[in-house]
Amino acid sequence: MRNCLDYHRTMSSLPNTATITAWRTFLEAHVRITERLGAELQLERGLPLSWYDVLVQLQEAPGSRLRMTELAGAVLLSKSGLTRLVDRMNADGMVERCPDPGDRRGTFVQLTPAGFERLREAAPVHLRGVQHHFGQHLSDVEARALAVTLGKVISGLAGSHTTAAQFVTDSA
Amino acid sequence: MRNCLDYHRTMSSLPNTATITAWRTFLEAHVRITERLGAELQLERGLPLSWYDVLVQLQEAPGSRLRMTELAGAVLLSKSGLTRLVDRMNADGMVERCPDPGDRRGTFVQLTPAGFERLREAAPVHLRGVQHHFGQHLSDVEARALAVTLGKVISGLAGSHTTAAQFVTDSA
DNA sequence: TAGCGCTCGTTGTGTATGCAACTACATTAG
DNA sequence: CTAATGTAGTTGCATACACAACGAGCGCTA
Repeated sequence: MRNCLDYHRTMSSLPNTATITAWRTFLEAHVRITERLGAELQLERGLPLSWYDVLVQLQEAPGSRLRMTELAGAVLLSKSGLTRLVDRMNADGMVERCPDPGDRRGTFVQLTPAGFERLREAAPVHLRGVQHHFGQHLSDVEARALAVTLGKVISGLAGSHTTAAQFVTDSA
Repeated sequence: MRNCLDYHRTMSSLPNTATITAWRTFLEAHVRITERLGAELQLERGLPLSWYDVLVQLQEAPGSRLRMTELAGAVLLSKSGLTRLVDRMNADGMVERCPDPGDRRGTFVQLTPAGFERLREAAPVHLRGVQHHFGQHLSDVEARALAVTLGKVISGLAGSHTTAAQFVTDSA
């Protein structure tokens, strides 16, 4: 099942110039956009991007609440990272920790009214930034294509812990 | 000069669904790929991605050396961040600090033979990862298109410190 | 129902990073 | 030439994050 693709894999095992350029541009774009969006949100609404991300994920969730692990996955953070982030946001009244009656190990993170209000104020600023700094440069078709392409990238990474080295060994 | 575009700007001030999806996918793809590439490089060559980045930038520079500020810009790090990174890499023998005879404030960071050798060992692993996890999913045309698109995004951000809020105010 | 392995979330610890203040040097204005 | 202003790099400090170890609770197995 693997060998049928060996030829193609061997031929494509190293990136060409276009790929490397795309990769470097991707990295720079990520840094530039996130630092800009983060700075704008911090300056205009006093809200870190990581907090905003938590608020959005909670607001979208049924009941405006998520388990710690789910939330950590949604905001792309480690468990311990999320524990501390929720600590801070809780101290600021944006979220609350509620025990899960169905699983006494678990904790729900619940969006508070204050958190919802904060999100309502911040969302226009952030969305405008996303459009101005990112969406502005993409046609609708391009945006969809980008999502599809990067979605494939993500799927290719999901689950499998196969390393590139293993991949090469497999092909050899 | 600004008003001629107001109508268009007003119409495009908030991102549509495709843009938001693309943005979220972009963020997730960045996290997933970099964590994978970093893990592979660390596991197989004991080299952090940030070190690799420094080695590449130096190797590409004339004389295999760059000034601190230039290098900081190239690897997308703050001045202080680079100071510490170079400290560590210097302690490990990958790079050396050399005073700039032409400007006694300045310091060149010079790639050492050991650093070059380390890069030579690591590059195949990293490039294979870039291809396997990223390039694999892009045709040549897509890769070029992605670079162009994200290049526009970067250009749109460069220099100008105009915030989205100012942008909206301008348009109103 | 007792035991074992797994999962959930937190905590201790180490590390990488940015910002602001600083020193040393360079450059420009007068 | 001197004073003022600007720039290069480092340092102190605060912060945000990951990893590993942990305690508590779940659920399967016998």
